Amino acid sequence: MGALRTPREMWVEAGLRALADGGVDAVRVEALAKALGVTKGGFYGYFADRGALLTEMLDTWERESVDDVFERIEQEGGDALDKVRLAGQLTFSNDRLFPIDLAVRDWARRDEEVAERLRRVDNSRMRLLRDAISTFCPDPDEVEARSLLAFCMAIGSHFLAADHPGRTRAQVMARASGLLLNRSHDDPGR
Amino acid sequence: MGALRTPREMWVEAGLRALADGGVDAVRVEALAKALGVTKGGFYGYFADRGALLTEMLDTWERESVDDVFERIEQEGGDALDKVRLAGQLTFSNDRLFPIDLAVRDWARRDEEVAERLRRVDNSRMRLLRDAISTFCPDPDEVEARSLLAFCMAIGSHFLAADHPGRTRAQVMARASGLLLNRSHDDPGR
DNA sequence: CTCTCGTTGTACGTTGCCGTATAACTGTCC
DNA sequence: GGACAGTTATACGGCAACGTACAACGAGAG
Repeated sequence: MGALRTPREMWVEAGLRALADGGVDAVRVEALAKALGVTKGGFYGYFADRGALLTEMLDTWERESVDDVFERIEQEGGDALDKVRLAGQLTFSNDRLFPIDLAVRDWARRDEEVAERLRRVDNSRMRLLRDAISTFCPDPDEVEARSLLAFCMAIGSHFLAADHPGRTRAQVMARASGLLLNRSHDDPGR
Repeated sequence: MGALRTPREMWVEAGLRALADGGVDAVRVEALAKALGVTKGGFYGYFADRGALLTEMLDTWERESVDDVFERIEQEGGDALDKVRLAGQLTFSNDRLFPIDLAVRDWARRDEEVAERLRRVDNSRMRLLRDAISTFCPDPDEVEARSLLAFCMAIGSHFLAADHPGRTRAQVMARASGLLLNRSHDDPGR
């Protein structure tokens, strides 16, 4: 048997890296090969075509973003708020996963199959947020609104280019998190 | 003198349309020509190359997104809150401008020059938000946090795929806006 | 009507990429 | 060490796009 020199996972990994910092259109077989220091010769032994690589990339992203994170969360334990915080940290402060996440979001705007996957992932995350916020916020409509705001901030802040004179983005976000995840936050709007 | 058949602006317009629904990589000279029902023959009479079109596209986007909107706002008058609302409506409910906005955001993640333009645009918009929220919120740090949340929601909600069982996204967003832009919102976090 | 000059169509060379075919290589097993 | 089987390099044809060159066209001036 011949040796397995640059196995399947390497292509997926290189693909995800290219996706993360160039978008879907940057995931090109020959470019990945060059990045791996080989030619595309071996690629078509593992994958039927470029599309097969893309779905495999999405598979691993979905698994790592949902299954792995939720598994980790269950292990750690803690209350609902601890869980969101850990989940948020695991997915939004992950230098590997988060750039992929952002690229997938843009991709999803143009590909219905990707949008469907993203919907599954985001729904899982929203469930976590709702559970946490429900622990101190009795109004289900407000729970939903706060969850949306929290999620939008996590994502949107990376698409926002504005400055915050005298502050860092992290400081402003910390304050915003406080507004959203704090029991004492009052809502006389209803 | 020969007639001017498909003028400069038509190429820019077609380019922005392609950008809006396919991203930068979809802005291809030959594709635009086909969309305009001509060949690329005339293109290079107006533009040095594809890059020249791209910067011209950004120019018109920036002008329409900032100058035109602010001009309109000043005309209408009203207090700071009226102005944000109008600005928000003009830029985020604009079927022409908003898809371009989203595409530019993704583009900016990979092109420093684009990022710089987006920074200018977003800073202008943030100023409006701050002014409005300052009218009822005394704490500058909280003003900044609420402005960030509002802006992130406007952008982020279009990158979010989650569902809201029993509600529409619009309903949840309306509630969230209420939380952010309401004087009565209390913040005991400080 | 005809000349003119800006605009446009067509053709070309080049590049980068896809997917296929096939030959060269390289561990592993006997 | 030699045969085998999996892996990789190389070469190929096809396509789409860029940018250039030039010829054809057509509205307006005279």
